[in-house]
Amino acid sequence: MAKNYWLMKSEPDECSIDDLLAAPGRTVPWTGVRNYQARNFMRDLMRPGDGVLFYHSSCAQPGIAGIARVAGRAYPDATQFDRGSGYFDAAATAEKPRWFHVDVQAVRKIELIDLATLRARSELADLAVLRRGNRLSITPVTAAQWKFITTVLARPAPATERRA
DNA sequence: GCCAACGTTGGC
DNA sequence: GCCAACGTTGGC
Repeated sequence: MAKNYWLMKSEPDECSIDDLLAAPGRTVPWTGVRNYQARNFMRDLMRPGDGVLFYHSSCAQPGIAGIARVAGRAYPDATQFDRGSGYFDAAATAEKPRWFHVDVQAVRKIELIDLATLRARSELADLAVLRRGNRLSITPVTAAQWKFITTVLARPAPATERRA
């Protein structure tokens, strides 16, 4: 089966590309998704090795901050069973879990590709994350969009991080 | 803080 | 099953 490509939003306050790179195995479980469309992408369509554009959202500098990959098939999200968690879901049971997620592994950090840069390229006119009012935290990326972003726009991140 | 978009909820 | 109200997202 051909590889699929995705854009996954993360708030850098929660998990930035630096956090992902620093995580054990450069991998984090993508817990806490509580949107059916995003869940279905992870549960039904994501395969190990799928490409991920790691996007920083709800922050001073939104944009694509790194390249990652899907590390494995989806499995039930443990936070749905945890009464102490903000992601607890009383309707979910171990027999019938409602929420699933994959693990995401960092590949490399890149120089931030900001929204103005993305919007300026006609090749990305249909990129889902650029659509007005887009709120979906996981969106599909076409092979052509992936190739353009990773080979034309992506630049290696500077070795040292400048603090704003 | 504003506001557009849109998913979810709940009364009927 | 309709649909208005509400809540959340997220760029600006």
